[in-house]
Amino acid sequence: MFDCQPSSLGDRRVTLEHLRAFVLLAEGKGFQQAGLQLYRSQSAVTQSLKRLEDILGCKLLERRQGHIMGLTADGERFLPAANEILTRTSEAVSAMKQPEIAGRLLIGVPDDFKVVDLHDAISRCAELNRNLRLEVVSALSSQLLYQIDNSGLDLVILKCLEDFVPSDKRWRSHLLRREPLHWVAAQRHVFESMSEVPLVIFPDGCCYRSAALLALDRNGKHGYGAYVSASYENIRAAVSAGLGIGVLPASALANAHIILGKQEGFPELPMVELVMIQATDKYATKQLADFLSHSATMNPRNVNEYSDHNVSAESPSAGILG
Amino acid sequence: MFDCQPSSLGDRRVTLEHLRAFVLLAEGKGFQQAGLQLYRSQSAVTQSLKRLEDILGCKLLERRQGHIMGLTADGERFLPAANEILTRTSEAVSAMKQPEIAGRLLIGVPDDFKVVDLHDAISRCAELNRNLRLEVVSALSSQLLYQIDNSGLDLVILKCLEDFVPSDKRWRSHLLRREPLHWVAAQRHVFESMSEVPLVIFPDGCCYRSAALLALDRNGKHGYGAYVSASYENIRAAVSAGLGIGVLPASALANAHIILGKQEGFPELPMVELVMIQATDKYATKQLADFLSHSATMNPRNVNEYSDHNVSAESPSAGILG
DNA sequence: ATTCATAATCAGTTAGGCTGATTTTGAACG
DNA sequence: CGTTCAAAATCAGCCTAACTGATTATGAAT
Repeated sequence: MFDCQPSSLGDRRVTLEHLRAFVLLAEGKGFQQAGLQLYRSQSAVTQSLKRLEDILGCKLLERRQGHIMGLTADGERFLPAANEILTRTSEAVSAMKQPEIAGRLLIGVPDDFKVVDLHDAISRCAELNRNLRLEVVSALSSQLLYQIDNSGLDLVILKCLEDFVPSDKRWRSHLLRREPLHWVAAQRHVFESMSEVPLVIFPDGCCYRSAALLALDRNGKHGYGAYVSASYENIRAAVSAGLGIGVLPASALANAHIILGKQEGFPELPMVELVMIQATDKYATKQLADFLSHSATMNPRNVNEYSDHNVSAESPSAGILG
Repeated sequence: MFDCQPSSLGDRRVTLEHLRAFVLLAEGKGFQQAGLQLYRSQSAVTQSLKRLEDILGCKLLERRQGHIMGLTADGERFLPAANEILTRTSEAVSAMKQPEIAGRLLIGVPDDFKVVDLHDAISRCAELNRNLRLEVVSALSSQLLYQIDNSGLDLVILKCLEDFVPSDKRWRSHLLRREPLHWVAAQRHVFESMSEVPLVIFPDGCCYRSAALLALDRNGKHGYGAYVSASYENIRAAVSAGLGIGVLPASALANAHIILGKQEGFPELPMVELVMIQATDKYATKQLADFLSHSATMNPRNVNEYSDHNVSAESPSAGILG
C-alpha cells in the first residue's frame, strides 16, 4: 500500500514499459498502433499510459477525445528524459549480451551531417567498453569513401542517395536511416515561373547537392548556389530567411520551412540514406557496428528534435493557436 | 514466446526492479539485506538477479557459495550503467511530480569538495527544467557561508564538521551526506612516537584542516603542513607517496591508503557533513533543493568511485587494516 | 443524422513474480 | 571430521498487477 517510500531508489512504480508506451504514443500514431508495436492490446496501452500519468501526477498527452492528440507541456518535458532512459537501458543491455569490445577502432563520420546523436552513441559505447579506444575522423561523405582504403578506417558512416549506395563486396554495410529529400523554402514558390533557381545548399561533394542539381538538369532548369554552407544550422537559417530554396531531408526541416512538392511543380527527389560500412573484418568492428545499428539513437524517432521547439509537428495543435 | 524481438525498444524483459536489485547487491550487503531495502523476500531478490543474469547472458555477481561475494568483470561493467539509468529515472519522475522549476538561481558549491556528481545532478536538473537558468559559483566552504548575504546566493552547498553546522533560523538546511573523517597514510605510524606531525592537508579555511589541528592541539601535539593543496587528487597522491599524514573523509580514500586509528594512538576525528542551505525563500529555491536532496547522485552509494578501481571497499578487505 | 475511427471503460482471466518452507553450500568451529 | 551456523538457491503454491476482449463513449467527416 505505501508503495511510495522516499527511498533513494526513486518511485518504484514506474516501469520501462510505461516509458515505452509513452514514447511510442508521443510519435502520435495512436494507441492502437502503439499497441501493435508493443505486442499489446489497445486497451493495455491506454491503461498503461493512464497509470503513468497517475504516478507522475500530470497529464502527458493532449487528448481531444476521439481522434488524434499531441503532447502536453508536461509531456514535452518528460519525453527527452524517457527517450534517454530507454536508449541507455537498451544500449547497456545489448552491450552486456556480447563480450566486451576491446581494441582500437577508427571511425569515419560525415561532417556535413547532423551527428550529435551519433557522437552520443559513440561515447556511450566507449563508456560501456572501457577497453575500447575509439578515434573519430570527420570528413565529407564523398571523401570518406575514398579514405577507407588509405586511412585504415574500420567503420565508416556516410550519407548517400538511394541511387548510389556503395556496395563493395569486401564490405558489410548496414542501412541506418532512410528518409525523403525535400525542396524547402520560407514561402511558396512556383517551379515553372522561375528561370533560375537560387539554391541554399551544401558545398560540392554533398549528395543532397548533386541530387538537386541532377533533378534540375533533367527538367531543363539551372540552379545556382545562392547560399553555400557546410553547416546545417546555417542552411536552415538561410532557408528560413528566404535566401533561396533548400534541399533537406525530412528530419532536418525547421518548423518554419515549407515543403515544395508536386503542386508547385517541383520534381521529385530521391531518398537519402545513412549507411554504415564495416571496412575491416576485425571482430571488434563487427561488434561496434552491431552496437551502433541497434542503438536507439539511430532511430528516426529521436531525430526530429531541433533547437526551436518542434512541438507536435503533425498534430492539430494548431487549434491552440487559433 | 518470441519475447526477444529486435525492435528498437531494446530487450523488453529487463525491468528497473532488476536493476535495483543488482545495484543493491553490488554494494555487497547480501541478498537478505537487499531484500529488506526493496521490501521483498530474500528469495525474490535471488530470483530477480538470476533472471537478470539470464537475460544478459552473463554472471554479474561472484558468488563463492555460502557467504559473501563480489562483482564479476561483467558486473563491474554493468554497474555504472545500471546506476545511471536508475538515477535518471528517479530524477525524471520526481521532476515531473512537481511543477516545472523556472527562474534564475545562484548556487554556491565548495571547490574543495569532490563535486562532479553534484555538477551532473545540476545539469540534469537544468535539462528537465528548460526554463530554469542555473548559475554556479565555486568557493571554499568557509567563504561560501559569508557570501550568502552578500552575493545573493539562493542555494549553498558546503561541507562542515558535525560540531559546527551553521543553523541560522532564516535558513532551511538539509543534510546531504555524513561520513567519518580519518587520519590516513601510506604506511603505519605510531602517534605517540611522533614529535611533530607532517600533515598532507587542504589550505586554511578547510574544515578537515581545522578538525585535524584541533585534535592535535587537544593531545598536545603540533602539526605542520608538509603538503598543502586545494585539490583532492593532489592530496591523495601526496598521501600515497608518503609525504605525510592526510585527513580525509571515508569516501575520499584511495585504496592504497591506510587508516590510522586507535591502535596507532591517533585521536578520534569528528564526522563531516555535506550540508545544503536554502538561503532565499523563493519557491524555485525550495524546488531545486528538493531535487538535489532526492537526487540519487547524493547517495553515498555513488560516491565511492575513484580513478583506481575501488572494488568492494568494505568486503573482507577491511582485514587489511586491522 | 449516420458512419467511421479512435479512445475509454469494465469485468474476467492470466502469468509473472512473490512468499514461505526447504535444501544446499561453504565456512568456522571444536 | 562431524557439527553448527549463516547465507544463498530452489521449489511449490499463491496473489496481484496487468492484459484481453467486448463494449461504450466521443468527435469528426460525410
